Amino acid sequence: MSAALGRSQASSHRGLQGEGTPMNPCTTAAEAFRAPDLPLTFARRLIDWQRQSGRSGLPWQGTRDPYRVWLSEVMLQQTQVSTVLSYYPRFLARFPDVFALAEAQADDVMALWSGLGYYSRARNLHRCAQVVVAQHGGLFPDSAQGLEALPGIGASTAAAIAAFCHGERISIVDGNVRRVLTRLMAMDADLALASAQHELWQRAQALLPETPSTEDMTAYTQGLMDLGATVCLRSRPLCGRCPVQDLCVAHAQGVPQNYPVKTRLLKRRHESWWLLWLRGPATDASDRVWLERRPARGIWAGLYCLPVFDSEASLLEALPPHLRSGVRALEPVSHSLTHRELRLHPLLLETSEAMAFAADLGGQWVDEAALAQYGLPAPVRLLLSRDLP
DNA sequence: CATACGTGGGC
DNA sequence: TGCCCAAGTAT
Repeated sequence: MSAALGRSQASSHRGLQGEGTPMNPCTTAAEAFRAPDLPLTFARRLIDWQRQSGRSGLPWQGTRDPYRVWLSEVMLQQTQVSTVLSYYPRFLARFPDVFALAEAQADDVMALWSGLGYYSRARNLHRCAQVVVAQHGGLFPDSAQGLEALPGIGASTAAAIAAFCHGERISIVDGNVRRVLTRLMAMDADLALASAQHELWQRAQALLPETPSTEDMTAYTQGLMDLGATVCLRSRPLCGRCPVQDLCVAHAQGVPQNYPVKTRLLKRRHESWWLLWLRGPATDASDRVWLERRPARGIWAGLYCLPVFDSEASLLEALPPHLRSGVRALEPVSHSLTHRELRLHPLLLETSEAMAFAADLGGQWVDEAALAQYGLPAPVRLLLSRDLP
């Protein structure tokens, strides 16, 4: 940000400065936000706006039960609200409290997480529940610091739980907050840098209401996210509906979409995988499919999957020669992950022969009717349902 | 500090 | 289509 811009912004905020605090001509917009009454103004407006216009009625709102708040926060990591809506009640119905989750089988947890992505979240969730039960008597720590020591709970999730459940005076800094605050203060630092992240968090802390009640911290925290999610939109912000529009430096500059400054570029490499779909009659009326467990590390770690090969040739080599001609190629499925663009080529082999060789693949037969109880990657579940009769 | 880790949706 | 992004964390 240029000094000239900073001065012009600072002067536009004079109306919000205290009566006897003349603006230093060298004051930057960033410094203006450190003025004592600006945080007060911001917090008051945000809290009032949240109560009037923020989101309410989401399944995880209206509770201070750390278990429920924690579950929602973990599900919502890098995941949109609309996606979580169908998972959260189902998970909660199956595991209503931390004790139920701690006692669960890991495979059952994965099955309920299937399709939600970032499966290490589910493993950490399960481990975390076991730690909370074994080491904390089933009670979550009540401070952000204590929460952050648990598996799968980082700074953002810890702050959210502590603020929502206990009114701790601590700011979340997630994607919404990054967007809202970088615009509000016209921060153009590269947020990929730890130093910039740290500064953003410091400024977020400085904006917090001074001595908030738990209710105020809840509304403030929720308001920050709601503002980012419903008003301070990425590509087309609705500044006319913003409760802090007149405080926003980016709005004054005219192009709020310029923030946050994006720097990282994501490289996605293309890969083709060949999936062996072995299908045979089960003992009862339905058919069964051969699934194996994915390795503990890497993509879809710990989930069940059709056997994966890196070429058609290597897949065929795994089969007894007399069965190779029975393989039928199905329509490929494209699936993109964060760092990879996958092209999945399913090869179906339907046979009633005893397939002792399959044991060499290190998997198990699964009744097609029981697939819902297995943790499958989304495209594999899609594929299996798409091509089942 | 960089990278890996899923999936669905917006534009 | 392709790229970016979403209530991030672990390594």
